[in-house]
Amino acid sequence: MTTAPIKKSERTKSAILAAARAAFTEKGYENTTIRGIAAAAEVDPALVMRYFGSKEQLFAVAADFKLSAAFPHKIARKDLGRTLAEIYLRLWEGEEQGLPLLLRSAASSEQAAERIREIFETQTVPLIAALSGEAGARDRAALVVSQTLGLALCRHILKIPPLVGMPRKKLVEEIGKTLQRYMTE
Amino acid sequence: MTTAPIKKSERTKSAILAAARAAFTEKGYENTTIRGIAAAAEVDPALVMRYFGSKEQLFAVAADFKLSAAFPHKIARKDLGRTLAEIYLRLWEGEEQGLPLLLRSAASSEQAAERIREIFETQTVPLIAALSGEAGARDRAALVVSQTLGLALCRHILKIPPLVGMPRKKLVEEIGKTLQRYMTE
DNA sequence: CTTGAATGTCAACACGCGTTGAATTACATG
DNA sequence: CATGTAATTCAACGCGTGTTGACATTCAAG
Repeated sequence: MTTAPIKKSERTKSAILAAARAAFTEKGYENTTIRGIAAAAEVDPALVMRYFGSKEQLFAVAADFKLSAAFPHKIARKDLGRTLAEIYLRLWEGEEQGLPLLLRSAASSEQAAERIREIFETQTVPLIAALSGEAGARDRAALVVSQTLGLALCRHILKIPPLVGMPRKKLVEEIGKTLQRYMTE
Repeated sequence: MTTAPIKKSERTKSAILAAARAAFTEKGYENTTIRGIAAAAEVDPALVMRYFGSKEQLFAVAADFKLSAAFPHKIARKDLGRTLAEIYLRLWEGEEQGLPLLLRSAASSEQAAERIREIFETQTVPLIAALSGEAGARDRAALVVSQTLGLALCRHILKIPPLVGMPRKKLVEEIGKTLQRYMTE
């Protein structure tokens, strides 16, 4: 091949990574096995080790993502809550986002919990500060995530029926009002 | 002994159960081992099996508890949110409650998730219905748990700093307002 | 003292895990 | 074709797990 120096190894490497993300997302850190990932990627388990070093390192790579890209930098102040709720809900419906992965693993892996804390400090707090002002941004951000993560937990992990079935419009409205108050009052 | 037919076995059995609850609460279902529980109870692992059958059954017993006892049956309508928030926060600070145990394990054990759903249907929904009326109680209850479990998750499992340090008074106020709206508007 | 049930211990099993290093195949280049 | 390197597989190790059944201890009752 003359044009593209796309190494074969990179393709299988990312196949492994994709399988790993899917497995971590579905089953959490503890219940996910290297052997299972390898099988899903149609590859030998040893290859996973060769490319990623260890299960921990593989998880670190799988959990390394940015989410701030999805958020606009400016939102009309009165629409803050609604808009944020809407964007956040969409974040959970896409296939390739890492947030579900982290939440699934957070209870069984201190590594995952630490990563969530890191994302909170480096991405969530600055976002809230930019949107609603520096004053008390850290506390506001914390309240915001307590509601947003709680919703994700109940809807996607615990699968509490009314939340699973609740139309997005109603969720945006109810959760949006809460976020609006946490951010602006 | 003439008076008390308190079998010795019952005492060790409940020692095992106590050790199991502590372990499940701290480390979640997957990361808890029968051997670890046995060591903490100063007992042979085989004895745990003899008394509880299997790890799954032991977990089922450990997770079998009622929480509605902590809630009063009548609360002035305007104080609903505040009062509920206050009681709920206290629920998480006591030593022997089972809620933290369930939340820790919910992400890695479908059994735990199912138990939470069951508690939601049999205890939370009726409670909300009794406090704030039958109309839409199930949806209201779902929104309430999305905030309360979210707070517990962020504060006690993820340990997001501002929430860990936030004084109870402020938490009661902020979360209380949210619960009030979910229950009455 | 003897019996027999209740209570607890021991050693081992089969299994699945993460991980490793040697062996093997695929493949571009001379 | 020959050769060397990249890509991948194979077979196995050591470990910790849940679980089991045979064995030992305790102890109240005849």
